[in-house]
Amino acid sequence: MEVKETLNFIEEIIEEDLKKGTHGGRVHTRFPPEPNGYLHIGHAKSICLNFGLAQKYGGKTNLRFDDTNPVTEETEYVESIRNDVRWLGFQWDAEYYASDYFHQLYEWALVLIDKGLAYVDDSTSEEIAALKGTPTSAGKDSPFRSRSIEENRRLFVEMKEGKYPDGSRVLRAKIDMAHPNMIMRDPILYRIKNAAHHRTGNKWCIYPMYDFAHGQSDSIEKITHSICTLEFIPHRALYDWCIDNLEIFPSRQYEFARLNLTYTIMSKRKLLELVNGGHVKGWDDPRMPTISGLRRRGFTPESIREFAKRVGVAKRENIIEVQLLEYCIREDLNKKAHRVMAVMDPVKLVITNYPEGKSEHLTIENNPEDTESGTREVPFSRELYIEREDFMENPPKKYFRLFPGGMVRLKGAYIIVCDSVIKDDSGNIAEIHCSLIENSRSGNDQSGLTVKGTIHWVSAPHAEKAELRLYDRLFTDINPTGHDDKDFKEFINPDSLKVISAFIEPSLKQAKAGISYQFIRKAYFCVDSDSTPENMVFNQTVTLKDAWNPSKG
RNA sequence: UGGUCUAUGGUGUAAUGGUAACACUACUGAUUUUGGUUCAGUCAUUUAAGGUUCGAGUCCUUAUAGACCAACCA
Repeated sequence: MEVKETLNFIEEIIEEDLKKGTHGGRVHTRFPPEPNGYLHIGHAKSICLNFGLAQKYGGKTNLRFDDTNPVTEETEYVESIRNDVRWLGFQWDAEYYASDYFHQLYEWALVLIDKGLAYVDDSTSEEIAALKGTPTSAGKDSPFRSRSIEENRRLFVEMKEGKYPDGSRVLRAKIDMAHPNMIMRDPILYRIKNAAHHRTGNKWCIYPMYDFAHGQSDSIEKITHSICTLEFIPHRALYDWCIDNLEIFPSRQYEFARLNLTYTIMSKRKLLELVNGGHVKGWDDPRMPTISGLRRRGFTPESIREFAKRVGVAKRENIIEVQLLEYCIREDLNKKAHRVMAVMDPVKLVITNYPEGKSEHLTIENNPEDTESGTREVPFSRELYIEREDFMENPPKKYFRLFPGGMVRLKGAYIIVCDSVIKDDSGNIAEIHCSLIENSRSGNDQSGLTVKGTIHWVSAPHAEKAELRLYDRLFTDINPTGHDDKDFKEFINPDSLKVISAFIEPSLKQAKAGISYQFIRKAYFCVDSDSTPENMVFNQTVTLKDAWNPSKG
C-alpha cells in the first residue's frame, strides 16, 4: 500500500512558492547559530530541517555564524559547531559570519539615518527601558528622538570612531513608541561595546543588534526561506521593516516550534550553567543533550536524523518524550552493534562436571540481525561469572533464569542445571554449582532439551575488567525549567552517573573509542574516549527494553 | 489593561469541507539460544458553546486554556 506523503507547513509554503515561481524556483536556507555555546539536540532539529529542505528541493544551505555580540562568543564554539554539523552528516554550501557584513550593516545604518528613520539616543539603558512602556501601555518618545539628520549622522560616525564609552549612546530605529508590538517601539540597532571580537578583533567598537543583522544577512546571502523558532514571531515585523526600508532582497522569515524533550533542558545559557557549576564534566558529558554529549554517549548521526524526522515540524508548542529518542538509537544500534557478553554484577558459577584446567573456544555470532557480521571466538571454562540477578533461590512464577534444580542455556554454550549453592558466613551467595548437559552445546545440540531461559556469562580466568559508566536522566522532573518558583538545578538527579567495574569477554580488548556494542541482555555501550587498553571505559548509551516485571510473577 | 501565536489519544505528527490515520509510550498475546528483535492486538465521539453546510477536526463567532513580547542577548 502506498503511504501518501504529507507536507509540513514549511514545505507547503515552499511548494507554493515553487508553483508561483518566486525567486525563480530557488530554495536557499541557512543555519544561523551564535557561537556562544555548544549545539544541542534542539539545534539538530533545526539543522535537519534547514539542510533537509534544501536537499529535498534541490537548493542550498549556508552555515552562518550570528556573531554580533563579541563578549559571549568564542572561536572554540565555532569549531565545535562546524564539527557537530558535519558529524550529523551535512555539508554547507557556504560558510559566512554576520561579522563579514559589519561594514555593509554600518552603511545601511547611515541610509536609515539619512532617511530620517534612525536616531542616536543618549539615554541610559534604564531611561530607555522606562520610556518603553509595557505590553499593555504605550511607551513615550525619547527626548533625543527629534535630532536632525545631520546631528544623528555626526554622532553615529563618532560612535563608530570610538569617541564614546560603552553604554553612552545607541542608534535606534524611529518607528512608533506606541506600537502594540513592543519590538517596534524604536528598537535599538547599534550599541557601543569596546570589546575584542573573535574575528574582527578591535576593528569595531559598535556592534549591530540581532534585529539589525539577521534579516540583512539573510538578504545579502539571498536566503529565500529564513527559518527560526516561535519566539522570533514578533521580530518578523522588524525583519520586514528593515528589508523594506533598505530596499534589499526580500528574504522571508518563517517560524516553527522548537524541540523540547522530557526530563531535559534545552537552553544554551542553562547548559553553560551546568558546565560552569561543575554539575557535569563538560559540554560533551554523555548526560548532556548536546550533540557532542550524545555522540560521546554513543548516539549515531543516523539515529538523530531519524529522531528529527519523527518529531515533525509544526507551530504548536511540544514536549517530546525522551523514549522516542531512545527508540531511535535502539533501532539503529540493533542493526549495527555487535553482541558481546559482559557481567556487571558478578557471582561465580562453577560447572562441576567440567574438567579443571580445561578450556575451549566457542564460536558465537556477532549479530543475529546481520548475517554479514560474522562470528567470534569466546573462551569457555569451568568457572564463569554470571549476573547475580540471573539466579534466585526462591524464584517467583515465570522466572526463566537459574534456580536450584532449574535449567538454563548459557548463551552460545551449554545447557546447565543448578545443583547447589555455596554461601559465605553472612549468608550471601558465594558460588553457584551447576553441571552441564552432555551434547547440549550450542549449534550442535543433541540433548533434546528445551529451556525457557538463556543467560549471558564470562569465563572467569579469561575475563577482562572494564569501567562501565551507567547514565540515568540528568533531571528528575519531566520539565525542569517549567517551574516559576524553582530553579532547574533543584531537579538535578544525584544518581545520573554510576560507575561500576564489570567483567567483559576478552574479544573486547581491542575495542576502539566510539565503537558501539550490545552487551547482551543488558544495554548498548560505546567505548569512551577516556578508554585505554589498561583501563577500558564504556558508556552506557541506552538499556535494552526489559519486558520482565518480577512484581507480576 | 494591549498585541501575536497555538489548541486532534499518555506523547508527537497527519487527515487541505466527505470513513479521525501513522509513529512512539503503556498494556495483552505469539515467536525467539538476548524477558532484546520481529509479528499481531488493545487504548480518541478532535478544549467548550453556538453558527454556516446535505455534510465540519477543518470555515465563521464567542468563550476557555497555554505560549511569546517590556535584554545596549540571540
